Amino acid sequence: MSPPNTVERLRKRSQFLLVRNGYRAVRPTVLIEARQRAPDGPIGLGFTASSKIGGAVVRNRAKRRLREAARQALPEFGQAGVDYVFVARRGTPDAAWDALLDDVRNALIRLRAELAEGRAERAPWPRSKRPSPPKESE
RNA sequence: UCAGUCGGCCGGACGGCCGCGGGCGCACGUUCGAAAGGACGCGUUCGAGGAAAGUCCGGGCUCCACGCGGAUACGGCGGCGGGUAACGCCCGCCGGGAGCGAUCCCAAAGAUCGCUUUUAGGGAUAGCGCCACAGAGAAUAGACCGCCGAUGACCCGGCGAAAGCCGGGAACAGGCAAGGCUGAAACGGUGGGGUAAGAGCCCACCGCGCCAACCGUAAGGAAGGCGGCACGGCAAGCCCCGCCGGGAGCAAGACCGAAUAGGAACACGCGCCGCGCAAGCGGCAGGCCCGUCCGUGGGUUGUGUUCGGGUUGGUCGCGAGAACCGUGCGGCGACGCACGGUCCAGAGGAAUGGUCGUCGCCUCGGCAACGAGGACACAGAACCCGGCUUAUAGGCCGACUGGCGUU
Repeated sequence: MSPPNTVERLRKRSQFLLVRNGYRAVRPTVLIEARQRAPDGPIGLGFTASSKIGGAVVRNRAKRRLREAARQALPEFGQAGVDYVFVARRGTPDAAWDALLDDVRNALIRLRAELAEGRAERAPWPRSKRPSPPKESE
């Protein structure tokens, strides 16, 4: 049994691709994907910012803000054994900090509900929820 | 003091709290993993740029290839000298172009000198090719207008006895290339002589070409002499000459290192039955595999250890150097040398962030105090250096040019 709410970064492209098959919550400043990897264990965490939202400076800033938001929100709202991927949107770099943090908390709460529901119904792959896969950042 | 051009430099500052990556020290435990190895604690310290960018040149480093020399092909470079590890970079100089000023000069043209600025600048008698449009003519040029011929052949009219005179029109052969026109460029310019008209045909000055004392390391400069003048431009067209160049790149490359399959070495073992002289074949049992246990079915077949190989994965490569800062000396300068001091990012889905305060800057409102807003120019290291190019709000310093003001 691992300590509660420890976080491990996702490092492999294959890990990111798996999470894309899970649930997703869209907010104006962020898109969060989540998938129940195991019933327990550390939280998995990854970040993605495609070249669609800007150059290297903008993408780095977006990822940093998302990382800081995750640091503040995940211990409270994250679920053990779940992999999360935070995808930056066009508004991520310039949004007010409070709004961004609010969107992240909100999305995490929503995902917690969907995960619990999905586990109860034993329907872990709602693949119909994805009309078009987002562009993968390198 | 203001504006413009050029060159150099900086490119938000300080602090509180929380967080992230690397180094070092202390803990030496927990956890993930087959292993290699990784993650997690506390303290301390360091933590993006002048372009980190484009990936256009030059190197280091790594692997591959490679006897030596030459030739050819391909690619790059191209005034000279210097700097440099090297360069297509930098510095100085030479030559050419442009602008301004001064002098020579009646003036113009031109020359000389000074300042500023610009320039890929070997070869056009090695050869080939091209020179659009316009224009008469574009390369051993050409004759459209024009000039001469023309003090007028010839024609018409008038006068006259005639010779002829007056008025009007006007051609050929032939000569010329001054003037006009076109053009990026027209086979020297100005003045005079000369001539039917002209022409370097001749002369003076200027320009040009050839030779050249002497000066300079050299590119090159040049006193002087000779020549009536010939030799157009383009080589970022082919080309010729000289010099340089092996290829691929940190996803280079090195090491560690499961399972499975296949390989090698050594040790030990090779049951029972049938057939067969033997080699061997078949069956049974056993072992192993099909996730585990039981059952059933199937497959496979000596066992163990070690070596080698290398996949997933992991570690290294990875930052003390063509380093930075200061002082002194040499050099016009690029830069070099000496001495002293400093350690200055190393990620790997990729750290340098979040928030708050004070100040600065910009925008808006306001007479002002002040208030509101602003992720406040361009932009994010990825093996490392030297350059070039491109992007860049705002600010500082210097030089030159011009305007205004003051003495």
